[in-house]
Amino acid sequence: MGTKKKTTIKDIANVLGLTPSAVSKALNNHPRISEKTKVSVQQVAKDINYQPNYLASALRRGKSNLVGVIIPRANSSFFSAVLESIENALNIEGYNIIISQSYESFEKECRTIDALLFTQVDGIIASLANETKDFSYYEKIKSKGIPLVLFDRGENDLGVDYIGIDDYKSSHMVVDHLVQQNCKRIAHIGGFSHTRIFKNRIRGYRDALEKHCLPLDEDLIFECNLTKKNGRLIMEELLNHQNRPDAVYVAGDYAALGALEFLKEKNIKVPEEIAIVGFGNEPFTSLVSPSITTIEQHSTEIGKLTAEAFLRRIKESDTPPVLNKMILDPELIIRDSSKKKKLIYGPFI
Amino acid sequence: MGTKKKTTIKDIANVLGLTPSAVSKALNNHPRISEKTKVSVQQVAKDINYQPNYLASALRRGKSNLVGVIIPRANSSFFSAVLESIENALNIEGYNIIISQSYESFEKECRTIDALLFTQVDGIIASLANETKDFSYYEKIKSKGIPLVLFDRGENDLGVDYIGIDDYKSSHMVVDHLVQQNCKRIAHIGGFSHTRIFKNRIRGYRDALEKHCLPLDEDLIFECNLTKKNGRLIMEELLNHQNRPDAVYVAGDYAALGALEFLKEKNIKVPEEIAIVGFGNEPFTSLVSPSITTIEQHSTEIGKLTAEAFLRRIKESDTPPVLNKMILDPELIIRDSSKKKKLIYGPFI
DNA sequence: TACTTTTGTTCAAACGTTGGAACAAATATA
DNA sequence: TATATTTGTTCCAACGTTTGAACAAAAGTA
Repeated sequence: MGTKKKTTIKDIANVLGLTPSAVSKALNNHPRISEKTKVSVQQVAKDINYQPNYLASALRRGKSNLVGVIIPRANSSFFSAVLESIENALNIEGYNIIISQSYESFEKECRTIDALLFTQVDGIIASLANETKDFSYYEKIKSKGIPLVLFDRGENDLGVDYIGIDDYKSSHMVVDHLVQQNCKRIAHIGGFSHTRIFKNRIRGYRDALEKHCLPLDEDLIFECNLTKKNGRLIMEELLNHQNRPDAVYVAGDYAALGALEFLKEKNIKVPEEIAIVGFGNEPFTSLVSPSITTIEQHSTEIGKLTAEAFLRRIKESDTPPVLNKMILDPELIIRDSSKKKKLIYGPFI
Repeated sequence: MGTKKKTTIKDIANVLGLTPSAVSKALNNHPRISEKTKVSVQQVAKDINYQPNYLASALRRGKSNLVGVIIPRANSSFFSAVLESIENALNIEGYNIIISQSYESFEKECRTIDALLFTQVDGIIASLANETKDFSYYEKIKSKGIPLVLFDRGENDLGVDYIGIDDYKSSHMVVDHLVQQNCKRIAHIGGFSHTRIFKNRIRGYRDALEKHCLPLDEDLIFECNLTKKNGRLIMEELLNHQNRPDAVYVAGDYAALGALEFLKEKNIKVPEEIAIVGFGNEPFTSLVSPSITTIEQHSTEIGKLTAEAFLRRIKESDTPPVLNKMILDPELIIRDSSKKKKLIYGPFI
């Protein structure tokens, strides 16, 4: 095999007849080291292909420059975009990120947190799994004094920084839009109300209906995991309802897709008979026909703000605990699945 | 802030009146330590909430138990599935993975490799960015004696373990199928032939045409990045051809989608006038209408085999260099976009 | 009883880097 | 010239864990 023995700071020191600590200081740009030695140390470092041993340095300074990021799944345009954005921002500051997926499982999330703590990450950025109701593992992070920032799937009680969109407002935007399209009976397929974001979406939906003086029919509200299959099944149930809705606001794009698919199979016209609105602006929403009206969550912005909040926590380490809660405005992207009032010569979308 | 001072092996030692080394040995199940002390050490460790310092242990044993995984993007069903599978297999063996995305950029890939080496990973698993033609960074990994395993996007010349599907055979399967559907003029929208996998797909396509005694028209072969946009543009070009194809084999699902979209806009019937076959079995291929015939790449299996190959490398560290090249059989998933011979009472797909 | 073997533990050095204290040399100030 | 300050470096201990060698005590063998 190749050259296995690693070059260390000592090797550089030997070449130049210096001590390791002088070399270390030169590399770290210590003010007391002369420009001359700094330059020569740099040169020798390059020559002998020196690679600093991060483990040793991390151990010594008690800082790993590693940040753990826990997301439900990378295979989601929202999370992967947030991830990219976080990564960009943190790399600039010299942090590397360890991405872990919880796959929406509470148990995997706990194991992941343990693994990250074990790896001595300097902090954790997370978006909770749907299953998670017990936050003791997150308390564990907090109790270690490690910065913790949540995005999208957050939890108020934890008392940590949070960046997300205004879910309550999203629901208002959706309902406002549907009402404008003359919908009178709007159903809601939501996520489980034990999670903050879905609770807010449901609350927004209820309040918006009330705002428009529409009757609130509890039979038209569902809570589920928001998978495609959930969407299909609940849509079927809705069709069997003695008094069918004329619009369905689905709190997730995959479930919206399932609902749409079922309607197509049953030859029910969308949006003429039933309008559909999703949530998340997954790429496929613009691809299927009819294209799905949905909510854009500003993933890149969320990622950027999350990284910034995190960096602030790292730097100001022990300032008085003022929480950063940032709530972005959502954006409604209107597509064919909800456009009852069609333009005769509309633009091609 | 919470309890900041970390508990160490020393704290356990103090409680029990032992030395740190005895505690370390007890925790690592050293044969010379008595069962009694092992038990009591475990107990105290739990009581005072001891968390081993991975940095210190990694530094000492010269092994980080961290594996870097480089993929073009996590936001792809194929890569995210491979990732999940790799993660599962490696976690069992006590390895944690650091996921990094190259975003198909050569430059980002290089920076990522540096970051991973800096983080002292025990090995690297990668799938090359499309842009990558220069492998010196990968040679760098090899020269450090760190195990390197490639999957899907590999490169023969590097001389490392590789796991992927048989791209050459895939093309044969696609062409065989299209010929069976009575297609006579089959175009190919491929990836850049400087990457091994796309070169093989193109070669397979050529050979398969020859096998079926179909004329090979160089005007019907394209190389591109396989984005959705590429698919649209090339489809447009194909339509303007004096002698239109009656089928297009696209080496990526996104490009296939773009092509399909363009055909729909132009009111060209798929598959009746032009059949389409994609590659990769991305979820949307079954969602759009018509659903897209495509190639399934067995992502979970690839991930599993990749992890296994990696573990073998780690364990047998310096055995004679016998390469593990594993080529899986692809699977053709036939959907509506290529089914010219429709069944009258076919199953609903 | 004397000697070997086994068992359970301690000792000490190491992994590579860092940073404060110490120190000598060079330079500045009186 | 004597003293204070600055500059550039070395010294040394530390970060927390691991591991081979050393060692004493207990157990086994003659």
